Amino acid sequence: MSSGGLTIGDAAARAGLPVKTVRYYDEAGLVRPGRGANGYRVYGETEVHKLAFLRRARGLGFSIEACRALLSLYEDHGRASADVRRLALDRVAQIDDKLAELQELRQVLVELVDACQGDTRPDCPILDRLSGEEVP
Amino acid sequence: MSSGGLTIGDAAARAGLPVKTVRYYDEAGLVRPGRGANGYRVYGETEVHKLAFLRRARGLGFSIEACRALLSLYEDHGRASADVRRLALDRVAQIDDKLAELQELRQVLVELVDACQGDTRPDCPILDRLSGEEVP
DNA sequence: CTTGACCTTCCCGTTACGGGAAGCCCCACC
DNA sequence: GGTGGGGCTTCCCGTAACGGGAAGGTCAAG
Repeated sequence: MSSGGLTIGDAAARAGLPVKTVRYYDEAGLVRPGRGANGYRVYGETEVHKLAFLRRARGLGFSIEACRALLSLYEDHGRASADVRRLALDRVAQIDDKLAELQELRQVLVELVDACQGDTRPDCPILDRLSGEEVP
Repeated sequence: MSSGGLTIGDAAARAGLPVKTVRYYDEAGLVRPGRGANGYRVYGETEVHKLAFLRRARGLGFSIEACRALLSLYEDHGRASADVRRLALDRVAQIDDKLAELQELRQVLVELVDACQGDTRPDCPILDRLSGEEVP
């Protein structure tokens, strides 16, 4: 009777992750498989679920450390949903910071692009700006 | 009479960059200073201008490779402004991709956060989603 | 018995630097 | 003439989250 143990390749396939990533998560202590007599990693259903959980969390941009926290809340059936919510809100705040930064950069770049003729002549407000000329 | 050569510390200060960064730009072949008899890097006005140029270009999020291209256009007085403009447009496109990605993630996260009570109870739509439950 | 597809560990590369060690160099001060 | 404290040099490690690839063990099929 098979114990349901999967090799890393099968586990990775079921979780939808590259084998390298699964190995990395092991090394990082996120999902620790057992080991067979031959030294192979052995993944059970629980581990496969955790791997898939990690795939989705990473897909939302949570860092490995945030994933570690999420995973431990996932396994803690006595958790407070507030703790999970806080992690998600932190991630939203991170995203908002990045969005603001990128929007600002985009604004500046678009203005420069619009000011540039973009023809065969060398005159270029973009380079002028990068070389520090005042553009009042 | 001083030849106007600056040590890396002074050049970095004038360009508004950390010394480590200036050294990195040397190693990367972006701004190559001369060398004094004692082996010290020697920066002239031209090099300092290039360093400041790089600071501004990096500030707009151009990669080192894009900076290399910008710098070579900056020095090529026979350039076509269209080439500069194209680099800037590429950067805008990059930013737009990132913005779209982040806005999508933000959307999903906010929906999950809104659906979560965030109290002391363990029930959490966020974890449900991460663990793969259907949420129709 | 031998493929060939797995698996293992280990090491390097990615981006754009920052931190820190070990060892010269130089200027000021006593 | 020392000596101290900067500043300079190179070199190596660490960052985040893996990917690529080498060298070698294992296993089921033919």
